[in-house]
Amino acid sequence: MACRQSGLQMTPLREAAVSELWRAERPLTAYELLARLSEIAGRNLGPPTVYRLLDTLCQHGIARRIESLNAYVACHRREHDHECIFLLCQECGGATEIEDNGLERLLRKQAETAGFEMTRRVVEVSGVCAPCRTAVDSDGA
Amino acid sequence: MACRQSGLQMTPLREAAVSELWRAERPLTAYELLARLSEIAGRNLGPPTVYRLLDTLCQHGIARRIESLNAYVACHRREHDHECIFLLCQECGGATEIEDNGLERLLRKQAETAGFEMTRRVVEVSGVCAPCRTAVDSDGA
DNA sequence: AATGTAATGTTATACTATTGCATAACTGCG
DNA sequence: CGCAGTTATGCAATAGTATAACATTACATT
Ligand SMILES: [Zn+2]
Ligand SMILES: [Zn+2]
Ligand SMILES: [Zn+2]
Ligand SMILES: [Zn+2]
Repeated sequence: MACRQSGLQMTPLREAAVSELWRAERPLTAYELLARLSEIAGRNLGPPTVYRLLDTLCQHGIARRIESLNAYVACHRREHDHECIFLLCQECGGATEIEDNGLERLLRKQAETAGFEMTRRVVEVSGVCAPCRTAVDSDGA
Repeated sequence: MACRQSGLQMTPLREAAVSELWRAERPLTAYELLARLSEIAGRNLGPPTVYRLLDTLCQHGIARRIESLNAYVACHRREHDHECIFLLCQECGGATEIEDNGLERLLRKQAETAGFEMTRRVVEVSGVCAPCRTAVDSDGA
């Protein structure tokens, strides 16, 4: 992995957490991650441990919380100082991150119009991803 | 109130729930609403009751869930068949709904580019609202 | 070794939400 | 009216998500 820019020291636990989030092909809940890390560690970790890991990784932009799923993913982009836009598939549970392309500006402008100072934003789109659409189409459903 | 278009029958409980959401000057959690409705009813309602009320109201577009707060607000717009954009103030806890102005189209277009069929979206902006900004400014902080 | 800091462990608890089944209220009909 | 079908509500238990508070460990500096 290559995410060590920002002065975050990579401990074995953090290493394992990032690795599991990367391996997963969909967002993991905190307790799912907890179970996997416990298995890896060979002992039962507590909820605070995994929530602290997730907090730390999220603060460094390495992991992201999906608000509408109560779940967490690894951010797949190089620069970790951005806000993500996620496409969340209702069929396969997958989360895809897409490029911003002006949405940030548009949103910031509209917030400004309301006199609102924006510090964070959540943009999550639910629906059906391309692979799942073709799968459904060929069902003849 | 004037939200009876869509074939939702207004029972006393639903009436009270809508009323409390309107009166509140910020989003209410399910359990906050539960407490208020219990007080109004003069007996203790159970969690399922309030979650069912909220489900129903959300399905009819009368109430909305704020994903990043685990809380609920009454939608303040006439047409209840839209997706909302919320500005959430970190100072006062207030939630303001703003007009869409092309965001929906932009987002749908970008989803389409990814071959994604969009059925729902969440857009929530956190920051500081206009009144709270002026309040902070005049603090000399 | 003594100190300080960051990280992790542990226990308990708070908060959010749903399942499953029972009962009540309302509707339409014979 | 009596009844069936439907919608709404009541209720108990439990599942799922997250944090508080405090103890301990690991590691770097002196
Ligand atoms: Zn990202
Ligand atoms: Zn899919
Ligand atoms: Zn709205
Ligand atoms: Zn405010």
